[in-house]
Amino acid sequence: MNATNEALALIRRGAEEILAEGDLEARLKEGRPLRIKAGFDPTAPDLHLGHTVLINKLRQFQDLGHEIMFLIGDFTGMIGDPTGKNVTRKPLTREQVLENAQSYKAQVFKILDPEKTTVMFNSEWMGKMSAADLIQLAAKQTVARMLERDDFNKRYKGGQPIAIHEFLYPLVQGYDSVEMRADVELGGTDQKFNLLVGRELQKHYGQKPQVVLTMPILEGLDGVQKMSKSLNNYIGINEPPNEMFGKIMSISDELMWRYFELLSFRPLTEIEQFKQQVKDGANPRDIKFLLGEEIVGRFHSEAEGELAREAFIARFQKGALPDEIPEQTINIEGEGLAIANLLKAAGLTKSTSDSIRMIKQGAVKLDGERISDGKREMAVGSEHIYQVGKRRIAKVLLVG
RNA sequence: GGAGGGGUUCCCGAGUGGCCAAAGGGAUCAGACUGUAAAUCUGACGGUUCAUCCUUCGGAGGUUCGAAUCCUCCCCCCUCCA
Repeated sequence: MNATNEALALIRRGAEEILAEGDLEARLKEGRPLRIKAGFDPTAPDLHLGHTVLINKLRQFQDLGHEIMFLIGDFTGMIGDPTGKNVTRKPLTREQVLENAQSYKAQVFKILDPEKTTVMFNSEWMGKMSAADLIQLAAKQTVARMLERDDFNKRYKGGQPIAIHEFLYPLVQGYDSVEMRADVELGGTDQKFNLLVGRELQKHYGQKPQVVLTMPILEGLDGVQKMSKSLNNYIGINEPPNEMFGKIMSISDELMWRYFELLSFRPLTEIEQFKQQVKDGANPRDIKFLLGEEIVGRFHSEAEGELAREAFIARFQKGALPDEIPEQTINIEGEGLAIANLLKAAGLTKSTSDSIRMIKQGAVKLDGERISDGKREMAVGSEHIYQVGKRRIAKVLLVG
């Protein structure tokens, strides 16, 4: 395999679609650093592993020696990618944009090399564009073409409104590629239309059309719906090591392979070996450990990845208490407090009713001993470790 | 402007006068088991002084011994026609 083919194989990994792959091959053969574009919303970023699928791909390009252009769409942000629901968004202030850019950098540079990444803002060129320029740009696309976009199409057929400015979003995003002279643009599969507009516009402006590379949308912890914060099925890249590790362990054994493909930097051949090992009777848990360690290692450190694994084994396999138990003091009136009320006061349960339910179900432990009486009074001055289930735990001191 | 259909507990969605804190599914949580916070099975899933009482079914009033269910007004969403 020559260098180009090797590069292609790496780029193809996990990719949903590459248009047109021949173009990509030809450009790789030129041997120059390619200009790789990826655009991001200017809103405050709180990245999770789903976002990193794309960023990992950027990283691969970077490792192959190409130039990453991280575009913050502060101009397009005023429009908002059309979903049918949103109205024009309020433009963010310059300060907010810069602040969010900083936040992006802090997160993204856990994966990308800052030295080899250029951060850009599309307001830089869009802000200078005159109305006449914009009309000229708009002249380069037809309504019929726009209506091919899936959500426009649905809305048009369904008789729902499409505001004129929504057509501008793909146009501006495409024009960014012209300004940036992008060789390749990456995006999620939902971005395909927008990315293709970039190709067409570049042709209009006399450039070679960019290669479009789409990445799949990562499934969340449930394995079905896309990973998103609002569905609460995500792993945030800023989460503490143990939390991150635990969440990875909670994905199904089946989903683990998907995560390996899209999130791990291990070579595919190695992942194939893992699969074989499991087939031959290896415990998938142990393979999942490797994934957990790698991911925690990436966002924290290798040492913390190892510690997280050890903590997980100690806590869930051996049932030990965690090293650090949050401590708190609760002030009460009177002599004592019933456990059911105490658990609620400590925030270990949602309500007293919840406490009683948990106790009934055998989920509550006092200093490691399972209890069955929620009315048991705990005296003022006492300090004990209370546990609800495996994950909720606190050391509580009662003060009168 | 006209005609019709809806708004139910985190989500979806049954329920048309009492047996409704309200089916079913999803999500979530817990227990068992285990090879993991996998899978599977079981259970819980409004609050409380917990076999009690209190507050919930878009909002406000009303009818009734009794209302998510009936009536009045209001708010919001959707579909079709113009």
